[in-house]
Amino acid sequence: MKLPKVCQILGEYVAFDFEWDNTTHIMLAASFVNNLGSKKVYLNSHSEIALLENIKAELLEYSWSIGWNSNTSFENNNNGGTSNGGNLNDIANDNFIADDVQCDLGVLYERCETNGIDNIIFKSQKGSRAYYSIPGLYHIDLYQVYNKQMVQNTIYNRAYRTHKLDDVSKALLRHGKFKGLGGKDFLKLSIKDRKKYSLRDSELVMELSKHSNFEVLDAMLAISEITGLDFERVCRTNLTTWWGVLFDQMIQNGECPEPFNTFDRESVKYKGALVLDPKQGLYHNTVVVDAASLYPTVSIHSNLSFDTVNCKCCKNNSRAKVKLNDTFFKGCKFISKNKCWICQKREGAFPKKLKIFRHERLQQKKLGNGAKQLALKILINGGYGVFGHTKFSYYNPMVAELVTTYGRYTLTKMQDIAKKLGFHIIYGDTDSLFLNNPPSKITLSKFQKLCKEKLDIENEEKNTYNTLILSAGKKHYIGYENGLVAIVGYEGKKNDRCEFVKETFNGLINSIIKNNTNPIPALEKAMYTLESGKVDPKLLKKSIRLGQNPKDYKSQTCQAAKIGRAVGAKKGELVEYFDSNIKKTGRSWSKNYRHIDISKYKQSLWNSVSEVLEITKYPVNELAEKFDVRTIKRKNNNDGHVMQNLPAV
DNA sequence: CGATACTGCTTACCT
DNA sequence: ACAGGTAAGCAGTATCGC
Repeated sequence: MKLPKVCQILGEYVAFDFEWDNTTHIMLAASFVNNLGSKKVYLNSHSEIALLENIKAELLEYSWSIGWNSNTSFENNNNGGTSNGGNLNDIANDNFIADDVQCDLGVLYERCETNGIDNIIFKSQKGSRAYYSIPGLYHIDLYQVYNKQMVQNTIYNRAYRTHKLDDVSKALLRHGKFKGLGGKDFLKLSIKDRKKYSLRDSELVMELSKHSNFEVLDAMLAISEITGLDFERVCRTNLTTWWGVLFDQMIQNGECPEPFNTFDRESVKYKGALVLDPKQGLYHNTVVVDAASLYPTVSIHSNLSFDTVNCKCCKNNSRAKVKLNDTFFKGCKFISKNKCWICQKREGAFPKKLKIFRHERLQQKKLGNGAKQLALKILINGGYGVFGHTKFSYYNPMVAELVTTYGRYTLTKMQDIAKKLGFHIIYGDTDSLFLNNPPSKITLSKFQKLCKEKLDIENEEKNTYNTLILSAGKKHYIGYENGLVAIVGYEGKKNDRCEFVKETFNGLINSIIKNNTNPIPALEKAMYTLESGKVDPKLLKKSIRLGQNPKDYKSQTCQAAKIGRAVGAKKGELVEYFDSNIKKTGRSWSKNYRHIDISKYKQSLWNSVSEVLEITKYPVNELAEKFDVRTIKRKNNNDGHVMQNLPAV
């Protein structure tokens, strides 16, 4: 395999990980793994100072080092719930609770200061955030790279749920921390195991940096080349920074003017995509067509940019008016029919860049430069969203809302074209149409041709489902194509549901859609096993990811806040629990498997499977009675759609 | 009084 | 420190029928 470009930059580099005492912050251990395989562990066996000196000496050996959660700490200075910026008086106060998140270099800095020895770390503070660096040397906090939204979505397809080293490693490398232990267990280990534990973390960081032939770091380097930002800086910044400097440069080069519209930065939501009402049912032979990169395309077609929308020069030019039907402005927050126009004299900075990036991406694909094309994809796909982000220096919700509005217009026109050709549209979301029983392959290519001619939109045939179960609710369907079952949106794949429900749901779907067998016996068995209490509690464990620190929740009564508080979990962590009966245990949840409330699990299982059974014509009312569960009312927006092709069961 | 409907908050998902 | 649209679950509260 070709050695990626980023390896030339990094040269010989080291991954490290430190262990420290949670309350005193006394350094306990440090491990170092370099990219050539050399491994070292230092323990605090007789003196912390000796350990600190070893750490410093080791770090100074390399011009590049990488860590996990290693260079940024957040001080959550909450004293009795009121945040006051955490001034020194508070820290001196004995009652002050520093609920802070520490990083490796921060602890190293702090311990060197406390022990009164030379410090090689430089600390800079910005509000509640402290950033640590080693002057003269480069460092990458890999956590910040894997934490990026666009890395998770574009590269890893949401493979990891939390951003902890253990979770990311398990998802990508298929193995996690030493014996699955956490930092709290460290001092309980034998000396030998402490070494292994510490070393494992550095090994994982090193492996993640190399994962998939340096895929992520190489893409970050490519973004650094495209934007001109330092590689190190790209690793710790995001889309708003990248698009920001791209536009800054264009202004400096005289390629575009400065923004002339200003907006309140009060994050008012603007109108987004069009989602069609699904026609609930079971279908055979459905084609899904998909408008290729809709938002970048409409941005280019309609010249949408911060320097073209409501420009100074075309205010009275009737040709500049946005010529869309009134209905497309309905519900819009920032644009209206007679109050917005688009520059006719100049090509906007955003479409200009998008065109260059698109062209460049094609070239790089041909050259086999995976990293560069990935970097360009990230920039192209993330370009529209930044205009709707209040912290973006070129924030312009009019641009964002015009993009979605032209998107809705395009999908609407696509429907018109499809209908005229005799297609039966059963669903569609943002840029896609689900066409049932397409008249023929020829009509399909006619559809594509007309979309190209009338809308200048490329339509791809994304899927051809032999069987499709379409829910009455949006964003839920199950497709079967070439022996593969795609479960989209359903509870059977949602991460906060218990394994048992997910497994039973998936089994039932496979039985119906793939194996053409009667799913009821297996469902009956699942219900019976639940009732008899014979299900492994592990399979009934539910988990939620905390979006906040427990004390920060607006709703202090919500499950996440209550459970999080009870178990001392922090933002970003998973809390696990069982559903329990509030009348018997006083709480609707419990950590104790003996408190499991079976009827809740039965209901949850039923809620997951009942609609699919209904669509495939199983007697749901009868079954609900048999299983002793409530039938649930669902909205029905069938528009009198007549079910066709009854299941072959 | 208890069941039911509605609301707000939250997570997780889709494009 | 890219976006909005959507379903579903929980907890609390208003509302309805008895």
